[in-house]
Amino acid sequence: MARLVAERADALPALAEAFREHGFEGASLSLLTRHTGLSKGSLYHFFPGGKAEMAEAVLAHIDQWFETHIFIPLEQENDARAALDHMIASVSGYFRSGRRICLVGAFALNETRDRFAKAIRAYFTRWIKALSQALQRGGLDRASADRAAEDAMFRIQGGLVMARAQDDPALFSRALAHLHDDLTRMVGT
Amino acid sequence: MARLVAERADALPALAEAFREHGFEGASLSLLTRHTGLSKGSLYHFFPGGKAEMAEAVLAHIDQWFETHIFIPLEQENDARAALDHMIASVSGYFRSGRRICLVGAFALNETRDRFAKAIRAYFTRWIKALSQALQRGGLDRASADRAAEDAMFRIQGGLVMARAQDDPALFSRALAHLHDDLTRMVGT
DNA sequence: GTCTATAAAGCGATAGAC
DNA sequence: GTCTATCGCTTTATAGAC
Repeated sequence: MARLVAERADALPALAEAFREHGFEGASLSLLTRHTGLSKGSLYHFFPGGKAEMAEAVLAHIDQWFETHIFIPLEQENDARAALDHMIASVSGYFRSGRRICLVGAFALNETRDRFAKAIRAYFTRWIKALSQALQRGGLDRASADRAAEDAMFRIQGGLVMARAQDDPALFSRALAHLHDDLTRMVGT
Repeated sequence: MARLVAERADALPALAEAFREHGFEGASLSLLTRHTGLSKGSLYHFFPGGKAEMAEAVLAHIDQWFETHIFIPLEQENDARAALDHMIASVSGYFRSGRRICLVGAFALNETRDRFAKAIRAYFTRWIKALSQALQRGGLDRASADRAAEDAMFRIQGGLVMARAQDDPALFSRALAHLHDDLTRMVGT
C-alpha cells in the first residue's frame, strides 16, 4: 500500500481541514501532527517556514482547485446557463453542501488576514471576475454582471457562516438554491 | 475624571474589540490586559471563569445591544418600511459601515462555535424572527418573509466577510444598500 | 525523510501582598 | 479591587540521531 504522505502536497488536505476547524491561531503544531500523521520534524522538513508556510501552501492549493474547477469553466463554457449550473454544483460539492467552511473567508475575519492578504484578496477578485464574465455572456451589461457576481459572493459566504452558526447545512443549500434561481432568471430568455 | 474601568461592564467593549480582531484563540490574556488596561489579576477578579467567561459576557452584551436597537424596533414599529429603514441604518452604524466584523459570525466559523453554540444560535434565530415579523407586517406571507429574512442574513454576513477579505468597507455598504432596495421593494405598495 | 529530545518563549490560571 | 510573582503546561522552532 502506498504511503499516505510521500510528498509535501499529500499533507495539504489534512492541513487544510485542521485550519478550517481551528483557525490559524487555534491550529497548533501538535494538532497538525495529529491531522497529518507526520511528526513536527517531518512537517518542518516539508515546510521550513513553519505554520505560516503551511497555511500559505494550503491557500495556494485551494486557489488552484478553484482555478481548475470553477474559474476556468466559468470563463470557457459558452452556454452561460450551463456555466452557472456547473458553478453552483461544484461549489455545493466543494463546501460539502454546507458542512465545510470557506478557509479563505475564515482567515479574512481576524488579524490572520494581514498575513495572507494577497492570497485572500486574489481569490475573491478572481471569482467575481470569472462569474461576471459568465453573466455578461448571458446578456447582462458589465455593471449589472459585476453587481450580481458580488452579490453572489455575499450569499455564498453568508450562507457558509449561517450554516455553521445554526449548525444546519441546509441553510447553505437554500442560499445556493435561491442564488441559482436568481442567476438563472438573469440570463434566461 | 472618572475611571475608565470601574466595573465589569466597562471592560466589555475593549474585550469585544480584542476578540473581534484576533478571534477567541488568538486573543491571549496579555493582549486582553493591553486592550482593557487591566492586569490579569483584575480581569480574573471580574471574570473568575477566565477567557471563556469574558467571551460569554461579551456575547451577552452584544445580544443585549441588538435586542434593544434592532430586534425590538423591528417588532414594534408599525410601519414596516420604517422598521426596515431603521434596521439597515442601525446595522450600518453598528458594523461601522463595514470596518467592523460580526463577532458572532466569526466565532461560528471554527471550533470556537461549540463553546458558545447556544448564544450564537440564539442571536441569529432571534434576528431572523424579528425581521420576518416586520416583513409580514409589510404584507408578505410567512414563508416568503422567513425566506427573505434568512436571505438578508446571508447578505449581511457575507458582506462583512467580503469587506474584510478585500479590505474595502464599501463592499458591505453596497451589500446593505442592495438589501435595502430589495426589502423596500417587497413591502412597497 | 523520518523521528525524538530539547530549548526558549508564551500561554491560561492562581496566590497573595497591598 | 488593584497589582506582581509565580506555577505548570503548551507553544513554535531547532538540533541531531537514525
